[in-house]
Amino acid sequence: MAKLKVGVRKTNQREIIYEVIKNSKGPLSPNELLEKAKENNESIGIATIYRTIKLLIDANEIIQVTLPDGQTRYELSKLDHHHHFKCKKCNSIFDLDNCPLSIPDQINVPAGFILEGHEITLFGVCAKCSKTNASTT
Amino acid sequence: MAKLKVGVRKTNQREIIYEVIKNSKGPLSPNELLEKAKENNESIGIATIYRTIKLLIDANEIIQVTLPDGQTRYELSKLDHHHHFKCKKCNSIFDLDNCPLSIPDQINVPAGFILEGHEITLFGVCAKCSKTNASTT
DNA sequence: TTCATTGCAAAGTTTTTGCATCTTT
DNA sequence: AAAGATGCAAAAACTTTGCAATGAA
Repeated sequence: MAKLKVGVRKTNQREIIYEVIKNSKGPLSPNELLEKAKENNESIGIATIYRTIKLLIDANEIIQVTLPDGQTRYELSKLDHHHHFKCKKCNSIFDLDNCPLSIPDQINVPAGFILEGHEITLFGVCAKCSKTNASTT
Repeated sequence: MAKLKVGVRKTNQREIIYEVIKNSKGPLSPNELLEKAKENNESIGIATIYRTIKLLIDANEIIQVTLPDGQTRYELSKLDHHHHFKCKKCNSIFDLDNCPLSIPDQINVPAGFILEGHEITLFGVCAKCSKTNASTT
């Protein structure tokens, strides 16, 4: 699993939580993490989820991703630079594997501002939902 | 102030809250709204802030803006399409008045996905902070 | 006067923390 | 055996809701 600081122990719960994040196709909320982690260890508690999230963020293994829906989610930090797509119908989040922004060429920031990074979220309807509801309106 | 539905009353509190949002240079959190609103009416309560936020969102006067820091903020909905800049040092949010993305030309979404909108947050250091801490590290 | 709105306090939610017990090293 | 990690339950932080009093129309 992830590399942790010295003195930090490798536990069953931490392995599970890390694997769940690693195998997910998009960022997960604490509750989603809990549910998926429970599939492997029924007794795992929400406090451990939150504590492990902090630990993994500290170790630079995962990052927090907050989309405009207000939900905080987490994903591996080592993924290539990418952004997210949120489907308005099924609310799923999809990772997109290309970044349309070349920084800083395309973005003008006010004088004196130092640009260091960016985050983009796209909204729309995913393939599955656009197929299903072709003429529902 | 904002146009409200029939039966909805114009009150001092609502006027104040709307003005605070209108006069802000960037989106505000519920607490920031409360503090600024109290400058005009000391007795205003947090419940009124939340209820008025809902009301104004319903009336399409304001929108919710959630940046990657996880904080939910609100701003006028009628502003030109724009994005936000968050200063890592002072944590202030600044509105940027240009949008670097032409949709959908520069963005490729998977086949079958329908792109409807986007949201961008830039991170860095604002002019004031970059001046102040020129050699602090 | 009528009825929407307000402030307060209670109730939900979500996240964090204390502590006794358990697990890793 | 020692020290870190866990689960539970309590606490804290953030939002929502019920209700009696207030204020707009």
